[in-house]
Amino acid sequence: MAYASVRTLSPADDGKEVSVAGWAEDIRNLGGIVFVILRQREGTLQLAARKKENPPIFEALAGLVRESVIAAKGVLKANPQARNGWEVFPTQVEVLSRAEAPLPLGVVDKVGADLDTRLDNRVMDLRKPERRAIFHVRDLLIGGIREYLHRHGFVEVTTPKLAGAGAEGGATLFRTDYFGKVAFLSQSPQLYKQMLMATGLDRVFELSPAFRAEPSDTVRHVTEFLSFDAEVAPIRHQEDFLKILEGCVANAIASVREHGKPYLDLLAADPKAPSLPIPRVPYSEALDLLAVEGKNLRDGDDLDTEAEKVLGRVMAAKGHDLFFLVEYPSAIKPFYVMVKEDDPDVSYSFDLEYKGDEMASGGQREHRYDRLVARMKGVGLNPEAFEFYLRAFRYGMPPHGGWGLGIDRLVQKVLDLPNIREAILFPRDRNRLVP
RNA sequence: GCCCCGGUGGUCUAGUGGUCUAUGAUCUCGGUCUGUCGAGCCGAGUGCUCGGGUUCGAAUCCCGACCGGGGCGCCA
Repeated sequence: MAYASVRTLSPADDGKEVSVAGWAEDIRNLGGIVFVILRQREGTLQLAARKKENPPIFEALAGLVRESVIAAKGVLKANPQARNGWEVFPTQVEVLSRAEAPLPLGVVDKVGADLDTRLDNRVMDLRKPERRAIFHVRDLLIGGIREYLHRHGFVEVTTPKLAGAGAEGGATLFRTDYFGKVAFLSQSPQLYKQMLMATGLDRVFELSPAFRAEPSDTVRHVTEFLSFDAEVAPIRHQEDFLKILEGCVANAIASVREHGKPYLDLLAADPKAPSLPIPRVPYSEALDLLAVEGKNLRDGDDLDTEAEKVLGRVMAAKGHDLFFLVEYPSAIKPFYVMVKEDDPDVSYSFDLEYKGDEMASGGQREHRYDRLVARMKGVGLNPEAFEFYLRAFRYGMPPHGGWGLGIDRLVQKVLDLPNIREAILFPRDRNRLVP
């Protein structure tokens, strides 16, 4: 007999013989009767045994160690006193995997635990439904992104995560040995997805890990994160794909709102659906908005954390959790960005801000070979080291653009999680490499 | 990497020089209890991050290391 899920059983199954398996979450021995709360993926159910009616089963249940995995076969009885309105009186109980005691981290203990302790014991931590709910929401967000892009003619691709050269400079790369040569862990699929724009595979997206050896130590940085990158060609201007990005994010949040109700309830979260179009705020206008709030930045400066938060509050007050910051200064953007024809200090680039945090950044790329090489030299990069990349621009490269978006941050912000690590199963940071 | 704060049983916490044979909870074990669902009641068990130093005496003060929390920088 296959093991039944708590979801498929009901009081209507009264009198039926069932087989169930799960974790023994709690054992309540009242002397003459014992109750065991059995936890499964989709919920909990109750096993019960009376000492007078079945002494061996009573002893078997009463003697269980919490969090052991057990299987029980018995008769389902409808009972309004029991959770779900029914319970199982076993005739057979088998311990499939005995848990050690004490637990390194209680699943239903009445005391909390620090995030660090929880991550050290992530398996135990993830036994809590509210922790797993985060990853169901994450799954829904990613599903919403995939679904939207497929509907708009995109192809999902994967590009190398081991590379012989860095993508953009600036961010630090993890170095590794590659049969005696130096190799790097990919910090971004940027160069590869751009190269694809010269192939006809020119509406692509990728969901893959990115690695940054930056010694960042904050609630929104990790060294390995899931990057959602997309690139589109041919385009006339940035607006051609900003529409796609906002549609994508809206669809992802809609997907969570539509299919993730139980998870959102468990997490006491209720993410707002953005109203489209998401506002485009030019950098210069952002400086003005900040000045009104008493936060003065010099023209050309990148927004610091405080400015980002203040701007986030200003826009939230206008009803916008999400907004695009467009027309960034060229100087604080990577070499591959396209600069404005009539004002080279300003670039065709953007950041997507969500609740005071940078969610995505992107822009139109420089597709003209000579200008691209000139910009590379301008930021101190050696074009010869990027020959594999530049070659794609010499034989017909359409105008293109795209973005990179941090999935972990998206999950964090959608659910208002205090730390990005909550949104990652086994996060990697400056100090954590295990588990 | 920088600034501030911290590290006490498996877990979470009280304790700022002697009154600490270290508080409480949770947990574990034993007992009790025939409807629990944060089960109750009784009893027991488990601990001052590591290394140096100050002092008659250190969980408590000082130095270092490691680790953690918050913030900044950097970015997704």
